Order: sequence, then structure tokens, then C-alpha cells
Amino acid sequence: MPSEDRKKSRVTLLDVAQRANVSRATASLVIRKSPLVGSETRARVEAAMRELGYVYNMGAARLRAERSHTVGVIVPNLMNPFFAELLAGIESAIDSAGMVVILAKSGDLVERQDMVMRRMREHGVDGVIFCPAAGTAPEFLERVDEWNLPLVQVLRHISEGIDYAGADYAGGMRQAVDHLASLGHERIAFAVHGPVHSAYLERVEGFRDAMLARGLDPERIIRVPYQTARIPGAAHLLFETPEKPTAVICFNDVIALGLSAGLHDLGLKVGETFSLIGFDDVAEAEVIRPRLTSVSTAPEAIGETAARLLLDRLADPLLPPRRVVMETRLHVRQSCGPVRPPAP
Amino acid sequence: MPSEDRKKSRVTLLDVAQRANVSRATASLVIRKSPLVGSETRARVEAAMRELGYVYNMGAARLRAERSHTVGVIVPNLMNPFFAELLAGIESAIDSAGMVVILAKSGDLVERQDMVMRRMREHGVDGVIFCPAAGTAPEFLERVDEWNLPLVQVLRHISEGIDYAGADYAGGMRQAVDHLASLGHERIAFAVHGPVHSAYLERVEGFRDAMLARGLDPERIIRVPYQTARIPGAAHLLFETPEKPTAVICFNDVIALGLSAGLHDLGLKVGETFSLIGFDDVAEAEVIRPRLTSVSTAPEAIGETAARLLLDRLADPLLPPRRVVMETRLHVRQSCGPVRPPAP
DNA sequence: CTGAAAGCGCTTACAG
DNA sequence: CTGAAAGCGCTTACAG
Repeated sequence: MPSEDRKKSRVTLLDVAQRANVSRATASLVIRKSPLVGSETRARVEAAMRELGYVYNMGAARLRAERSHTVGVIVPNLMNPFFAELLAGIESAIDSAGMVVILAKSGDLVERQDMVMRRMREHGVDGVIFCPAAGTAPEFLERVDEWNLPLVQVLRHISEGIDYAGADYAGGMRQAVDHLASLGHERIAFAVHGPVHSAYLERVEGFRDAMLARGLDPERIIRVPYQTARIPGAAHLLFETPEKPTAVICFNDVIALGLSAGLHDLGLKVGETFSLIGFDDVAEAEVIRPRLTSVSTAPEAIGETAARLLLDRLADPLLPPRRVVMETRLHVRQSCGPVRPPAP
Repeated sequence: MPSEDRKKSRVTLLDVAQRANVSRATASLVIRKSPLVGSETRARVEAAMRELGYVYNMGAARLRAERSHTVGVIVPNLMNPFFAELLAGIESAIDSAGMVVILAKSGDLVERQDMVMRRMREHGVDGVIFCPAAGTAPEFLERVDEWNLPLVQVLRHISEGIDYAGADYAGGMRQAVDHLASLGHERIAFAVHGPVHSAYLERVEGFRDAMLARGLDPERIIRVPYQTARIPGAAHLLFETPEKPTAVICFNDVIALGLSAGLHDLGLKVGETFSLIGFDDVAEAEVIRPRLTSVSTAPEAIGETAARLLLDRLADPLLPPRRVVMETRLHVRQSCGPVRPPAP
């Protein structure tokens, strides 16, 4: 009978205490590394734990102590390598703190996000790090207040009143525009896709502002498909206006990779005949030909920062809300060159 | 005082029951959707839950019921898009089952894997899906037996006695070799990297067997760096033997992407002057130029399968161990061409 | 430094 | 269909 086995195999703190000839309270102190316990006693208890194969029961501890050592992480999706790197950063930091991450994806759907958020509360997470789904209403945060659940926003934000870790998207856009302008480009397009959210807006506005600041036309914005495989086929969209661009800045590297391929298919030579800049600087940027010039947003570092923000808040819930906006840096590789006569 | 707020804000099942004028047991039944409760009563309880903002306390439930609705997932890393896709598949399936995933990475280190595994047991996961770290000793599984913890191996396996979900790597290798051979290639290299584990061995042996079956030399195996950015620079390794290969099959797409770039740097034209086949068929394969011919292993589907295996076992612990090895398919794109006179 | 007692929020038999 | 009681495995004061 497996269920019997299970029952029998559960060794509890009381078993340990008895074996070590101490009370349960003392054994509990040893586990939590309290300095109140004598080293001889401690050693005896630890030996007993080992001999019995004792496994701490976090669930039981949490019930009494109101801390689960668990943090929820909600991302829109996992397919974009960018989010995978972000997640890796979060996981590392949370793990180092001796805690564990409960992962869920929202699919960028607010209803799913609500569901997932509730599920996490049911599981008693100590806090959650989330990248708000596009369209998350600000009212969402009023509800959060009542939950008394520490939250940190990552990459995207919907409220000033809550911790946030992200990157200086607008600054990155400016660097990209400046780089292209310094190469003589004036007709610069911006390729976007996906849902609208704060990071989207900051990039678009960053692009516009940077273009305007140089007296360039900021309205050459094109929308490409969301699905990776369909992006190359959308490259022609760049050339449907009378005054064709000589360069494009991409909303992210997924688009940049796709357009780089699509431009190639159109007979253009990226970095020579046409210039292209990506955004995020994912690992693939180095491995594509021509190598992709891209604005680095260091997702792993952002993830670590977000985790740190949450950990700090758990340590001191009264901390005022913090925003950390990480610097962004243009990683120049090979996908840009000086202007040439307009494309086909 | 936030801690006071916290205390006050905790509404329990008893609060709900009182408000609805029923006993706690009854309230518990409606939560668990028992059919034993009358619909009028049920409605009253549900209304009370809504009005009070009740949140189910999974932790408390687990303590009594011995089920945490939680599954652990351990992967070597998250940076390889392949694992991200696998994870996405697992997460979806687990989520649909109303459970939640606790994520951790092992870094392919057995000590870390041990740590993480213990942490998961402490958190009382109902089971774990893991991709065994390279070097995991078979003895590992003897310990597992005592834990009475349902386990499923994914992608890699160390024991026949435990559920496993993976892909037919050897079959994939055979298809790759056959494809190249049908184009007239005879000197085919195999590019590998990373730690040795079952999936590694199956690919290498699959390659060897397929080559041998055709009377071709199976020993042209080269090791490239593990770090993505350094792979292109290793392409020259292909040509250091006297009899230079005319094609290469890659252990995974990360290598294929890197070598595709490196070959290009060497002045070769992939798909014409030199042929190349990847393994895994990640999204980038479609977006690279030339498009990458790759053996599709459908990581997302494998992830879902692994989750299903675990769910089935939770439902029926007495099930005999199962192995599901998913078919693999060569996705022909543009990176292979007929043999040509040997490379430089 | 150690022990006995109460309690965290549920579920589980067991009666009614 | 509903209620009263016990208990899951810990931690937390509170005495000693």
C-alpha cells in the first residue's frame, strides 16, 4: 500500500527530537540555526536528522510562521529568449536567498494574469515579481493593496506606487538613432509588433523624441507580425512609402533577426545597402551574419535587480517604492553602415 | 502596523462559514466542489467567499491532505531556447491541471541538483519533472525510492525504472545522415559540445550507427565551445583533418547557428559549398539565412508529455514505469546541397 | 539552554 | 446534507 508507505516514511521533527533526546522546540531551533542552542546539542540533533533522513516540512512551518519562502514570477511568455534570460536572473537571485520560484505565464492576457495571481496567493507566496500583461488596468493595483502582497513590476510598469525594475528604453532608442544619424541616415523606420504596454510606449516615444530632436521625420513606424517565422516576409513593408527609409530600428531582437533575414531575401545587404539595429542584444545577435548591432538591455541583470527589490521589501515592508531603471548600451557590431542611395 | 493589517486581513474558512451560516466542514466541501452540498447552500457559501474576499490557503490544506498541487521542475539551464520551450510545454500542462510549477535550474551540476531536489521536497512538491544533470549517478535513484516522490525524467534518462519523456535522437541522426548521403556526401562531420549524458550518447551513437550503416567513416567528431558566442570561431576545427568533410551535422541548433556563421566567415556558402544540419529545430532556424535544415524534436510537446506522465502517475501511483520517445522529423530547409569539390 | 502548551487554517472521519 | 472534534507538522511565547 503506497499510501501507508508514505505515512510511515514521514519523519517529523518530533522523531528527530526524541532520537536526540531533546524537546521538539529545541530541535526546531537547531533547524532554524538559532544561536541559542549549545553546540553539543546541535550536533546531536543534526546527527539525528541525518540518520532519520529528516526533511523539513516547509508547508507546516509556513502555516505557523506566515512565510512560505516562495516567490511568484509571472511573465507573458517563455518563447522569447529575452524572457528566458530575465527568468534566469530572477531564479538565481531568489535561489541564493534560499527561496524558491513559482512560475507562471500570463500570455499577456489580463484574465489569465488574474487567475495566476490568485493561484499564487492561494499558495501563499511571500511576494510576486511580474511583468504586467498588456492592458492591465491601474485599478488592478487598488485590489493589490488589499491583498497585502509585496509586488514588483519588471520590464513594464503600471504604477509609480510599486517597485519597478526595468531598462532605460528611451535612452536606448536615443543611442540607436544617434548612431544611425552619425552615419548619415535621415529616413529611419521603426519596426514594432506585439501588444501595447509601458515598455512599448517608452520605446516608441523614445524613438520619436530622438528623431524629432534631430529634425527627422518620426512617423515611419511599421507593424510586423508577432509570429517569429512570419517576420522575414514582412520586410517589404519597409518600402511601401514613397520616401523609402535607409535604415530601421527594431522594437526587439526577434524582429531584428527576422527583418535581417527578410532584407537579405529582398536582395539588400544589411550593414551596407541597408542598416538595421536591434533591441535587447540577445545571444543570437553575435551569431547572426552580419552580426547584429543591438541595444543591450541585459535582461538577466534586470531579473536579478527585480529579485533584489523584492527581497529588500520582504526584509522591510515599510520601504518606500523604488524604481530602478538600468542603463542601456548600444552594442555596435556589423549591421549598420553609412547611408547609400535609397533602396530598390 | 502592516503586520496587524496582515493578520486582520486573513479571512479564513471559518469566517466564511459563519457568514454563510454553515459549519466549517460544509464550507470546506463547497470549496472542493463536493456534490454533497445543496445548491442553495453552495450559493450562500460562495457569496460569502466573494464578499469576504476569501483566498484558499493551499498551505493549510496541504498539511492535512498531503497534496500540495505543486510540481517541481529542474532544468540544466534556461539560456538555451530549447529548454525555454520545454519549460513552456510543462508549464502549460501543469497549469491546466490546476497545479503550479516550482522552477529551479541545476546548472548541470549534481551537487546543485541534490540541493534543489531537497528544497523541493521541503516544499512538499507532489512530484518532480527533471532533466538529470550530466553525471547523475544511478545510485541517485535508490535514494529516490525511499523518498516516495514521483519523478519523471525528461530529455535525458538515467534509469529504466522511472518515467521518461524524450525524443528519438538516434532516429533523428539517421534521418540527417540519410539526407546528406542522398545528396552525395560521404565525409560528414559531427559537431558536439557540452557535458555527456544519455541524450548526448544517443545522438553520438545514432550518428555513428547511421554512418556505419552506409559504410562511411563515423569518427569525424569535433568538439566546439559551449559558449554560444565562441562557436563561430571554432568552425575551422572542421578542416583540420587531412580529408576534409563536405558537411556537418550539429548536436543542437545553438551549434548549428554558430557554425553557420563561422562557415560564412570562412568564405564558404552554407547550402552550396558546404552543407549543415541542425538539431532541435528552434524558432531561429526559420529566420537564419540560409534557412537551417534541422531535426525537429518539438521540445514543447516533450514538455507536455512529461507533465502528462507525471499527472498520470499522481492519479495512479501503481502505474508501471513508462517511456515515451517522441518521433523526430527532419525539417528540410536550405542549408544542404549536393556535394561539391572539397572545401578550402 | 529546554519543555509543555497552544495554535496556524485546513480536511477527515464519524455522528447525526 | 451538517456539526463537533481531532490532527497534519511545525513555531511561538512563556515558564523554568
